[in-house]
Amino acid sequence: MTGNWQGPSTSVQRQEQDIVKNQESHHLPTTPAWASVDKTREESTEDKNNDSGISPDHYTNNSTSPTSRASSSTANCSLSPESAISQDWSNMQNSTHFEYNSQNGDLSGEYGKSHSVNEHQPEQEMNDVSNTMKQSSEDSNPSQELLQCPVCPFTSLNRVTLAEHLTTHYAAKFEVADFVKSVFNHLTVQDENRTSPNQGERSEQELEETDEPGLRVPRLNSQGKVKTFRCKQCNFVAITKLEFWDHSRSHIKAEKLLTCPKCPFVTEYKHHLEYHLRNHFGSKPFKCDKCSYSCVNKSMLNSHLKSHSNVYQYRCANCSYATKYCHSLKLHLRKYLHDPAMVLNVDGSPNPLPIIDVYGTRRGPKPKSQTKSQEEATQPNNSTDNNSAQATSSQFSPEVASPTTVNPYLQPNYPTNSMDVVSNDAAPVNSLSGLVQNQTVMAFSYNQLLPNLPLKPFTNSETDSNVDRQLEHMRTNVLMGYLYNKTMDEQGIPKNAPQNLMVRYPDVNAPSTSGVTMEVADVTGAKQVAPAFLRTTSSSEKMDVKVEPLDLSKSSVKQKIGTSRRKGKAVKLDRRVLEEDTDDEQMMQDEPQQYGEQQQSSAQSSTVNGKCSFGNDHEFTCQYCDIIFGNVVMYTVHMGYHGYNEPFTCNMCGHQSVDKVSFFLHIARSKHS
DNA sequence: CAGCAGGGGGCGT
DNA sequence: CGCCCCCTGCTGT
Repeated sequence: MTGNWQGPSTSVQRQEQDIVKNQESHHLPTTPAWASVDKTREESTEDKNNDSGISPDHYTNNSTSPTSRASSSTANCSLSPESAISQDWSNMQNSTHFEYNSQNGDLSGEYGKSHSVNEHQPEQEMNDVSNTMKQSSEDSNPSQELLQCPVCPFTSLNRVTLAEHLTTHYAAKFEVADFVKSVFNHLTVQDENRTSPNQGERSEQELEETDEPGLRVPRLNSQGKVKTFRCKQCNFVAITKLEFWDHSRSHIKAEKLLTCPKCPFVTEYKHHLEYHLRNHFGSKPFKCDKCSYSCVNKSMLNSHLKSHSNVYQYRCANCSYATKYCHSLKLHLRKYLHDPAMVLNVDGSPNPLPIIDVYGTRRGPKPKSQTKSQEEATQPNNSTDNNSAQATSSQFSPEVASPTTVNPYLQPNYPTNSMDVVSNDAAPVNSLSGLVQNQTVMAFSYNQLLPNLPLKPFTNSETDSNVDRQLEHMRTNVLMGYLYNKTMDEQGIPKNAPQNLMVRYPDVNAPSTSGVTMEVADVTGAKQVAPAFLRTTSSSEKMDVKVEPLDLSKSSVKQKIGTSRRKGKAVKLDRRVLEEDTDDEQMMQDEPQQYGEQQQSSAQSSTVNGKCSFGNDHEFTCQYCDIIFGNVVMYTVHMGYHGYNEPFTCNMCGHQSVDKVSFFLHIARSKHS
């Protein structure tokens, strides 16, 4: 029976472990209600060695109450073989109504009330139960002593039911937790007085076999805070899952109500129930092809796959911290009030489109009103790499900026000696006009946009390097400059830009964005936030942007790829593209003017301490080398070779040149990629 | 309706 | 802090 169980402990088990931990750290009863399982239950040694799950033998249950059923189910889930899922599906469908018949017509969350009836008639109820799921009604009270509610005459043989009942006495949710705890603390003392000396050894084992924490008794997190469950459709706040699910029923039409056969879980979506059941049954159909890891959904697999990668996609702009996990980066940024750096694709190439919304709480995929077509447009060789897709889509800002706002990507740090200041509200009518119409916004591989820069992923070990940081700034700003040209319309308003290029307005409920995001006030007064790499030195700083009319004829380059559905999107590039230097040249040719004629990169400018100059709108001069570039990409690439402090020290390899000639020869002759 | 991205939290190191 | 897990909820179909 347990031989079928191969996987790691299930979530339920983890949660059970959680609650054990919580109880220990918060002085909860060592043998709480949900832990007072049937001490007479047979447990093989094998069972105990299998993540404390229970064997299918324990799949029997003598109780018909949802409470008891839930209790058994959550324990069962840990060891149920995958093969059991289909059977249990059948059972579920056959017994769905049964599962909650005690609640039919009573969706007000009065579990305690209905259960009080059940509790007093456990045997009768048992006759109604499907034989597939049984559990002793004594599970929660092996001593079989009648448990008395301290508030009312309610009594129960089942401690879990008593816990439920206790919640009915308090409307103030946060009082319930303390109340229930106190009651069970009291009961625990009684239990301990009558249990065997080795009870302590068993309690943890038993805890893992019993109810899911938070199901009936308020769950505490590691900080001792009661976990709450907020109804998204009303203001209801529950402190237990049971309460929450009970409440949720009131929002679900009866014909759509789907219930778990093994616990009180309810949902109106089949896929949610499926996921829920996978956890119950330990079904983990998503398997890693690189290791033995398996999991219950693709998201988890995607996350796991990162562990096999060497690319740290998420990096801090203020320190060398880099991580593969967006969530980890967010924690870092929040903790240290740092700023996010540009997200990398899984291949290590920079992807300017994802914006780390440090305090955002949005879930789910990025809005795809535009992004899908963008992807179609920009990714003809559409990769199926999940990681790539995940990387490019992760953390997009979900909200489309107001058309009256200015894309913060358009507000780089311009050099003090930059070109004419153009008032925001006086943006040239033709500036970038038409350029972005049906244009694409792309994420580039290094080779595509920066062919002469080292093509290597940013890995943890590399991010400490100043050179790498410098390069990263350079790449970032090159990309930003490109994106600028690709997304502006004549009003300076992004048009057809992917919404993940936009920035979201600060969440009024979010913590201060200090140190994490910036607010940029445009002429309309609207505010947006921008990642650190796009910040101006002052939020009130005028955009120091030279915007000029573009040759619209050149804007059609990308349009050839598709129709009006084509819109820019952050996309990863096929690895083959990354490896083909020939594409780099093509890219340079494809994007000559609209990129080259535009603004300068901020970091680059600062990097060379003003040694860049812009003789005219189309020229970029390296004053170290006295070379004029007509293309900002070329210019930026070139400047990337100049060292921060020693301009003739190669940024790429450290080679020191004596003068501009030898420096130029060096960068021309040396292969740095 | 269902796929799946990802926010949030926890465990192990 | 890396990694794992739960499960919500966005979005395309």
